[in-house]
Amino acid sequence: MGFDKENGLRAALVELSNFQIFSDLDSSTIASLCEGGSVVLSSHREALFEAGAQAKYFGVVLSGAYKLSRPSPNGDDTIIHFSTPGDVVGAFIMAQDNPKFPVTARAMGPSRFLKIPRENYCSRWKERPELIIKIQNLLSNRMTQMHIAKTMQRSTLSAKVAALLIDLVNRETESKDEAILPLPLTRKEIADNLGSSVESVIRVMSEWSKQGLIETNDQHIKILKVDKIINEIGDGSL
Amino acid sequence: MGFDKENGLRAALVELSNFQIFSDLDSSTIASLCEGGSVVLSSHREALFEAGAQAKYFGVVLSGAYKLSRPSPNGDDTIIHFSTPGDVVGAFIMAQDNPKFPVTARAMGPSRFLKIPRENYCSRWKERPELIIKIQNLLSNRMTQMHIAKTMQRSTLSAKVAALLIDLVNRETESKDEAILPLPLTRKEIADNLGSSVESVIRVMSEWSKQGLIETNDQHIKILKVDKIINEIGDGSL
DNA sequence: CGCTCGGTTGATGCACATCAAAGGCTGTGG
DNA sequence: CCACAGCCTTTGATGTGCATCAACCGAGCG
Repeated sequence: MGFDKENGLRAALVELSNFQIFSDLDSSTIASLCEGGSVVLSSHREALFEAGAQAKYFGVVLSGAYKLSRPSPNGDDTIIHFSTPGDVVGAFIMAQDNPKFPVTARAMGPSRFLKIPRENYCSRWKERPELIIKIQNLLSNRMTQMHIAKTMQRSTLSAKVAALLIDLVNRETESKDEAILPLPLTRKEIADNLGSSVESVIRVMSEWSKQGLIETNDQHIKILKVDKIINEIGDGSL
Repeated sequence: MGFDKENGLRAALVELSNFQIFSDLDSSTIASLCEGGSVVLSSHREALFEAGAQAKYFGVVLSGAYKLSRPSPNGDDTIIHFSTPGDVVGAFIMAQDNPKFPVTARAMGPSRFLKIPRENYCSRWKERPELIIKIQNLLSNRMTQMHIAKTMQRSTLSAKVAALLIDLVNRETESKDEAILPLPLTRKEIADNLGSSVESVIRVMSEWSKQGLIETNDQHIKILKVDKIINEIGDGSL
C-alpha cells in the first residue's frame, strides 16, 4: 500500500505536466505544490467524497471521470458537473474557513484522483498569484458553461441532450465528423444532469440511433454525425 | 459632468467600506485600488454594458440593481443573475487575455455603478492575495447558488419562484415574518430568470396574493408570510 | 390621447413526466 | 454453476404542468 501509494504519486506528478494548469511549471515546483498528496483509486460508482463532508483536500482528476452531484428534493441526485482528466476539483472552496464539499463526487468507471492537502492551497498555492489566477480562470469558464446551460432551459430536450454531448466531446478533440465521448455515460446520468427523466432521454437518443447519428456500445457513446447533432441544438429556437 | 463624476467617485469610495469585500481595508488602500475609476448613473432599463463587448473594466454595484442576462436562442433574454449593491461584477473575467463580457447588464430602476479599470485588477488587485481570495470566495458562493438553482430544475414552478424570492430577501435581512424585496422586479423578469413564462408566474403569484402571503405595489414585492413562502419551496418534493 | 408597459384571465395544446412491464447484462453468493 | 438482485435500456399507455395564443385593463408618459 505504502509502496503503491508512493509509486502512484510519482507517476501522477509526471502526468500533471500534461494538464493546462501545470503546463508551464517545472517538475520540482509541481512536486512542491503537491507535497503530501496521494493518489486515490476509485472503482465504478464509488464515492470519492460526500456532500457536506469537511473538505480537507482538493485535487485533480488523473484518469477516468467523476460525476459531481447534489441531493435533489425529490430523492435522486442532480448531477452538476462531469469531471474529466485534468479537471481541478474543490480548489475554489479551499480558501473558505472550514470548507465543506458542496457536492458528492462519484466515479464513473475506474478512476484515479490526486488528493492534495488543503494546507498546500493555503500556503504554497496562495502565494503564487499566477496559479490562483489560473484557478480563477478555470472557475470562470465553468461559470460561463453554467450560464450557457441556463440559457438553454427553455429549449427542447433534444437540444439540451445535443448540447451536453457536444460539450463533452469538445473537451477532448476538435470538431471532426465523428467523436467518442471520453467517459462512460448512462441515459440516467444524462437525465440527472439535464433535470429530465430517463425515458425521455432514451426516446430522444434512440431516434438518433435509428437515424445513424450516434451509436452506443457498452456505455460508450459515439457521435457519428457531429454536425447533425450540432444542428439539433439550434432546433429549439427555430 | 466632470464635477459630478469626481464628486460621485469620492462619495462612492466611502460607500465601498460598507461592503464586505472592502470591509477590512483602510480608505487610502481603497482609493488606490479604485484609482481611475468613475461612477456611472444608469436609468431604468439602460444597459451598462452589452454581452460580447470588450471588458475594459469591472466594478461594484453601489445602489439600485442590475440584471445580468444572455440572449436566448428563442429571442428574449435569459436572466442569469440579479446584482444588488455590494456585488462585484466582472472581476473574474479580468484575468483573461482580452476579456469580453459574457452577459449584458441592464439597470432595474435608477442605479449607480463604480467602474474600475481593468489595469487596476491586473496590477494592484492581483498583487494582493487576500483580495483575490475574497473574489474567489464571492465567485464560489455564486457558483453554489447556481448549483442550488440547478438542483431545483425538476421542482414545480411555485417552488422555484418561492426559492428566488427567498434568495433575494436573504441578501438584505435576516429571516423575519415580513420582508421587502430589495429591488423592483417584474413578473417577466422572474419568468426570464426561471426559464418560464410570464403568465405562469402570474398565476402562481396572484394565488399567493389572494392568500395574503405576498403583496405588490409599484414593482415592489413584499413578502408577508416568509415561513409560508419557504414552505412552498419544499412542495415540489412531497 | 395614443402609446408602451406591466399585470391578469381564460381556452387550448403539447412536451414531457409518470406509471407499468419486460428483457439483457453483470456481479455475487449459496 | 445456477439463482437472484441490481442496473441499464426499452416501449407503450396515460396524465399533467405549463407554454402558447388571444384578449383586455389600468397606469404612466410624451
